[in-house]
Amino acid sequence: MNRFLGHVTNRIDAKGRVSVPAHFRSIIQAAGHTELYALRSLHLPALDAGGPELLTRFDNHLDSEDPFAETADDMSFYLHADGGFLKLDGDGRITVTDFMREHTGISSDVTFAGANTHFQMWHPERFEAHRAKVRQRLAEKRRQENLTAGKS
Amino acid sequence: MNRFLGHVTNRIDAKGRVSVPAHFRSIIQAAGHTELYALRSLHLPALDAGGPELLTRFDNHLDSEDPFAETADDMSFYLHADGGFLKLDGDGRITVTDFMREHTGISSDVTFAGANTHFQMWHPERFEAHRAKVRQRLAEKRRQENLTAGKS
DNA sequence: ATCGATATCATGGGGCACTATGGGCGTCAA
DNA sequence: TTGACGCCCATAGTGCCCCATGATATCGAT
Repeated sequence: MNRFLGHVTNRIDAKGRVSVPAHFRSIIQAAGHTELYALRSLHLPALDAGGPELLTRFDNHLDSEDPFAETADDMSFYLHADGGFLKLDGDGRITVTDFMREHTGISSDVTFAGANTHFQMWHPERFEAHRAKVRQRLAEKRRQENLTAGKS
Repeated sequence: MNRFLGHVTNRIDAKGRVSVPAHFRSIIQAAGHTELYALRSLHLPALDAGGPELLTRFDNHLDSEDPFAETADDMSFYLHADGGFLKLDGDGRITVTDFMREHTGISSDVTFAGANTHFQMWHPERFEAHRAKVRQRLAEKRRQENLTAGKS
């Protein structure tokens, strides 16, 4: 299984390091990467992290946009300039930088959440809150669909 | 027969493990999996579990959605981050994590229920309650249909 | 049909391997 | 000199693998 799935929360140690879940590491390693690239999610207080292909995914989307629109420029800037590298040490840990803390609110613990082709890093409580919200929204949507479909 | 059918309840041992019914296991094995993936059902206190194809089914659906709509993000989050792995040990058992207990209320026993392409895991009593409710609803619906159709 | 032999399965427990976590120490740069 | 960072090793917890046992079902023989 070469997908980022599930979620785990690990503690940041006194030196500001945190272990990337072994399962995620093995996927990264299998893909032949020793470095990760991280973006600050636009809509969420989380980081999107993964190998370089994290970018190509968005790049493809960029190509489909009007290259003269301001949005495209913004996107490009966001992707290529606003990101940061996460260097894995010998034990599969990364150091949590201010770059990450600012955007996510991460302080003492980090929740790693799979997102299929990449993964996310969250403040545990915010992750939990988001999870609850997502469930609620999806359940709501399902109810709506049942209402309309149920008439037949 | 490669379908998940019927239901069985097994006990969780002192180490927090429970045997997946042999019949279910044989299906999983035939599909060539050693790991299962489980999702917390949106509308029921149960877990939907199965092989990775449990996801691909949804993934296909995801592809057809607008990738930038909130719903698509929600779906992706639910599928990839909110789920968890169930690792089968050499004897076909899985360890019951808090992840499962919280959502299902499972404590000492687990009811495995077939669902054709995948299966579900329930707290035995809740399963029984749900079963009763479903029967009742179906009977009710049938009565309704008889009333309207019966006029002919 | 009864009874015994055998295979299958759920359950129990020991022990090892791996992972997360903590900390020491040297190096380089401010 | 001090602090940040990279590299190394130590340790504790727990997850996983292996083997044992008892119950139940299946099948064959008498």
